[in-house]
Amino acid sequence: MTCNILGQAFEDALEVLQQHSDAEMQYSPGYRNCLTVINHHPHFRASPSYSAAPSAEEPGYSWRNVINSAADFCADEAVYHTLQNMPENQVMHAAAGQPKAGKGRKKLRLFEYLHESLYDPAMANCIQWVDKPNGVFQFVSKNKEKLAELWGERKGNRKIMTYQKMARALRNYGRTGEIIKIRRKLTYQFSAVVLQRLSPSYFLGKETVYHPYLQSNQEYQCADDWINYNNYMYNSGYALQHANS
DNA sequence: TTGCGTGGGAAAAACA
DNA sequence: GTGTTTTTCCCACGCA
Repeated sequence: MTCNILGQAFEDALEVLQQHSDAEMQYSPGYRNCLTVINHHPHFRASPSYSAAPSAEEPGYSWRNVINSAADFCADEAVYHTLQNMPENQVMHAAAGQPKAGKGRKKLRLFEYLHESLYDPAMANCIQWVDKPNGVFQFVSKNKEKLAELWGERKGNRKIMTYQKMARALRNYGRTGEIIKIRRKLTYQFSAVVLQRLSPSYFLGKETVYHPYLQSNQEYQCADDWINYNNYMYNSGYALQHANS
């Protein structure tokens, strides 16, 4: 059951992968479904295949790699049959026995999780873009606690994560400038550097724009490019979404 | 007054 | 052991 969902999502995503660029993929329903499945199945993230996928902070990272790694995982017969023969609740239980995020792979950071959630249609009732080109997002008051709880679950925290605690972590990002607080209720903004780091490795025909560890004097070197890129992404998404509606 | 959101200090925990 | 990051607890403030 679980893997049937995974399999269908991957098939859809792979189909899009063969036909579109990374930038287009990001807005495709198939890719989004795949991302949603990945987000809500922690056992999948904990799999060796998934761990083998480069993190967003490593050179060579691309959305294609994520999908391909996901497909590799689903193609693993042993895992496939184990999951197929296991009730959903046991699947989730088994996942709890997996190493926590951070073991065996780069630790997932809060801003990465939030960025992921912003592209996850299933999380649209918890967190939304306000000004996507500029990386401004807002928590939905009614469901912000839900998002916090999911973050806590993902990290395998001992206690239930609350919005208050998550917001405290977000305020710490203010010191490093990765995320800043906007003077508006429940609203924050990704820094240009973070947005660039988390964006797909596609930019107007360039194979790779991702620079994992920019020198401090290089950080805003491509500010104009970055704005153009985000406008491009925004418009691509808009066009694709409407093409699919 | 109350509830909500925000802000920050400080210590502990988890991990690389 | 050390540094970084996040979590946890707590208190205070402003606003509607």
